[in-house]
Amino acid sequence: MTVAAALTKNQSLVLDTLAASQTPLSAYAILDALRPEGLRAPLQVYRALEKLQERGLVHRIESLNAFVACGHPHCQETEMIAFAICERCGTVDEFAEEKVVEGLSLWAERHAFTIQKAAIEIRGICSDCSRPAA
Amino acid sequence: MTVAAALTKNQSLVLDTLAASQTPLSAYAILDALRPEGLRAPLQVYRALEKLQERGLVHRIESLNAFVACGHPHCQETEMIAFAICERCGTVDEFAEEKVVEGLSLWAERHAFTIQKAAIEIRGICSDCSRPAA
DNA sequence: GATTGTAATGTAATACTATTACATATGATC
DNA sequence: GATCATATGTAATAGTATTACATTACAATC
Ligand SMILES: [Zn+2]
Ligand SMILES: [Zn+2]
Ligand SMILES: [Zn+2]
Ligand SMILES: [Zn+2]
Repeated sequence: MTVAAALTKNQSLVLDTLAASQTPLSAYAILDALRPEGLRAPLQVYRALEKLQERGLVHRIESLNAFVACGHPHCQETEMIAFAICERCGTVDEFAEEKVVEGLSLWAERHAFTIQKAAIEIRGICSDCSRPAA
Repeated sequence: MTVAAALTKNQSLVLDTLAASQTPLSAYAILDALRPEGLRAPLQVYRALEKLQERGLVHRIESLNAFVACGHPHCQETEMIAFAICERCGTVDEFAEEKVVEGLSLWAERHAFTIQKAAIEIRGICSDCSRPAA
């Protein structure tokens, strides 16, 4: 039984930056946030992001070209995670909905399509933002 | 009762290019294809794409930064269309799966999230490409 | 048919996102 | 300490999208 290797310095920096953010960050936003720590080139960020995604610690939001720290407790239990993105405040909610997974799996089965990964992203207004102003 | 305005020259050029393609095309690929017709700048393509998307004649594939002509007969009947993208041959299948829509709507309802649009994209291997070589 | 308002177009410049290529360093294993 | 794999550093470049401004086309109105 192997133990997961520790995160490297750059990986930790990137993950911490994402975890501290309320909203998704672009690779370049991460880079700018980490310039004080000595990062200088986009590739340093992209490489860290790649490793973090492989471990499931970070997700890419395709419709934003941006990244978020994993915020779902059971993320490893399903391959198909969905994201709800608020257009107003930018927050992202990560969730797994069995019915969605079933629906996509069903279609795939019927059409002999082998799913490798999925991007499921809904955009709209979150509950906080649709509440009448206090 | 208003009649939908006819497509403009650039819009027609872009739509025809997409319709003739077996796979999604990037905006710049479209531009290159249309240089012989006189197009010169990215914006000419992006503007046409924007109008075509408003009409539902073209969809953007978020995970590819590319565009496809609408290939779904009932596309107007639901707001939530899904795409199956083959990693091998690049073809895109557009489909609506009721269970997926229900699942996402259900989550949205429970969390008071107002859905404005959705991007549902599965990546994998299509039936043609997974068949043993003939 | 001149005037006006709107939508579409043309062009240039710039901003944003991501990858390729190559050099160097670090740390474990033998 | 030689070797190998992984992580880093840096520069250059490729790919995607938008801002800003000038011009043209065209229908509606006067
Ligand atoms: Zn997650
Ligand atoms: Zn919100
Ligand atoms: Zn469609
Ligand atoms: Zn295929």
